[in-house]
Amino acid sequence: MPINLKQLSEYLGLSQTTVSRALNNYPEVSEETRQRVKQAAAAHHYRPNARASALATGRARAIGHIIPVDSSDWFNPIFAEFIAGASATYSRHGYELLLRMARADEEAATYTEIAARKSVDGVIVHAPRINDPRIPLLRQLRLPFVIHGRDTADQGDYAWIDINNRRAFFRATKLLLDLGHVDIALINGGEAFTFAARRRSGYLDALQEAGITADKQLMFAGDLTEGNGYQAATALLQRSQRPSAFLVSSYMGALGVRRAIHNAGLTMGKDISVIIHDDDLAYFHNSGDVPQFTATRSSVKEAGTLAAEMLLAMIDQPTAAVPTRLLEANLILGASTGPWVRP
Amino acid sequence: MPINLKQLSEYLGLSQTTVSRALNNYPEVSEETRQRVKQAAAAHHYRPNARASALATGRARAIGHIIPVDSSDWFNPIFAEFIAGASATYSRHGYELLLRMARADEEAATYTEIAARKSVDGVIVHAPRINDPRIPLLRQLRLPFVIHGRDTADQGDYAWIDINNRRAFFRATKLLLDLGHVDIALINGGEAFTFAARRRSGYLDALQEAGITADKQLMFAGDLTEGNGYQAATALLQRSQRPSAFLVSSYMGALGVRRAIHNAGLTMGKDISVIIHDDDLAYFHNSGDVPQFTATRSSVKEAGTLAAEMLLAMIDQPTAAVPTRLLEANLILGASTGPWVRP
DNA sequence: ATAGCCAACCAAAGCGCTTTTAAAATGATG
DNA sequence: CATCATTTTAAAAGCGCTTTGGTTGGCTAT
Repeated sequence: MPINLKQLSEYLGLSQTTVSRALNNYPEVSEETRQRVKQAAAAHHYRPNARASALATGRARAIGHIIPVDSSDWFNPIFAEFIAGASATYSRHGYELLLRMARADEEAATYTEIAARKSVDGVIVHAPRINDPRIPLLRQLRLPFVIHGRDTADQGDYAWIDINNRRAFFRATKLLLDLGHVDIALINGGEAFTFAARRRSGYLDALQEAGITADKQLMFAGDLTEGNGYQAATALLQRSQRPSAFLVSSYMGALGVRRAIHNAGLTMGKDISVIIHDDDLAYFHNSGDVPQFTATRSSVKEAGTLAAEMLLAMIDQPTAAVPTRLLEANLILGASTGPWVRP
Repeated sequence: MPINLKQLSEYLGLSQTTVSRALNNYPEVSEETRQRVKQAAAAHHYRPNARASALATGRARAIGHIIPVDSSDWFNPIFAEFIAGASATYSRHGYELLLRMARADEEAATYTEIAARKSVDGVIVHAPRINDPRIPLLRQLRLPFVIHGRDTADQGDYAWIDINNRRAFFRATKLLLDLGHVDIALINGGEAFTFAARRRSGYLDALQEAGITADKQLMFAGDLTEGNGYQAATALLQRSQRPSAFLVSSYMGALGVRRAIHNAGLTMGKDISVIIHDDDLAYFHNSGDVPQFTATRSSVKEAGTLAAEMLLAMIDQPTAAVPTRLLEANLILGASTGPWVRP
């Protein structure tokens, strides 16, 4: 059933060269022949063997996504959505997506291996950490890459796409301050991750600007699960001077915070205000006429699409300047915020 | 930096044949030579070019996962977790994982293409639907496959791994009946999917066995988002004869149900009982000393691991009987169930 | 009429491996 | 010491494609 180039060219009475060139739109083939070849190829469902053409061209036509497995517990849905965006772009350009999960201690070996085996033409780096060792490694391997997020340390030029986490959380904090809140808690992701570090910095800047001294006790950093959100919020709500507002770094974590608020006999949006960061994951659906949560929102799927496009462009034009892209998050007003009320 | 077989063999003063055989553990190489070769290969970070060896052997050493994109809205986290399990198995066996998202109308073309391009040695079929057309297609393409789930229609022999959805929901329903509940609602996934059809059938069987006539009004089927769970439960709780128990097909959906119960001023586990199906997704964490939800639990990650192992075995021994695997779900008692109480 | 040119095509090399086939070196046997 | 079996190494073919470097024949220009 599957037919190869040789058979196709014999069937057409042409050389493999001509058939290959006709299919790849090279100019030195007459239009008439090209049509004849393309029709025959379609009729016989001919598809060039991906391995053979990769070997011949030296291009794998594949992009690698190496998912750090340590963090994937709570990161998985975000990776999935990001990849959903990227995947469509790859298909459109005839690229494949190679997925691999790796623990932190396997990471270097994994990147080295896929580079040496020439399995991919480039990679997307997920969940960057502060002073991320993957950046120098990938440079050394000469493997084009785009980082989803940024390093905070100065590692020179590299391609990245990120949302303006600092600004988003600055604005969110400011909104809460404007509503009269003073004791604002931050339920953040693990601060080894750059996105979390940036969010905290936005939060701190807004507090400082308002002349408020940040209270370490009001800041939680860790995996953003429902359970962690619940526990962190429960503990905070039991304090003598409980916070009147929560800034939560993820929808999942916020569901736990919401549970804690209910359990404490309080009403979200009235007694306690909550702002979340919303990655716009389709299955979380923080939407409706009035969204459940006030949120800084930015589509991670769209980020995936853009990252893929950036990387493919880099592969096509290796000499061009490395692209970077900063996406602003929208601040969406929902039902979970309201003015400060005396406890 | 990257070195190839030819260079390595020249460096060692051996032929490419001998080096290749030494590395691939063929017997016709002296142990001494093999050690020398392996050390040199390690020292020079030699890795065989994946494309070249794939071309030479005719085996891609890659497995395809084609994710149906229509359902991925709420399915994504489950896919991600399943793949996390499968991925580790692939790495261990030196296989790659090729990921692709495809709409239903692109599905056939996608499978046909990756088969024709010889990009993969086999595929995992996700989210089977009733009378799934992918089964005959993959047979025709002679592409080994394992289905995560089963078709309900009789399509002859094929490899699958599934949890016993019928039994799980039969037992869950029976538990609620034993607790005195009669009006039991079912918040299910889209019933074009076989897992949902099987769960309903378990639910119906248990009701019938108890001599209870099922009420269509008490059954919801659709995407299992938090929002849908909330809406379905809210509507059901407003009925004159409201259900006293909910059977919910996913953790996400159950979070919405829980919200509806709270909003109605009721207490979950006291006024209303809830049993969920829990795919044991790490970031959902329905755990603790007493889990929040009573649940039928089965790890989807483990299913991914097993599915991958089954598929690799099929590829290694194409003549062996097609493997199937039925996993039983545990019924875990949590805090969300209690005896029926007069409303 | 002949040189020169161009459009259209083709043969063959090469990508980096694996594997078949063959040859050389070694050892055992009578 | 010749003979044969066995171990070790090598040459070369081939996987299916792309691409280099021609070749051909028809056409224009001199």
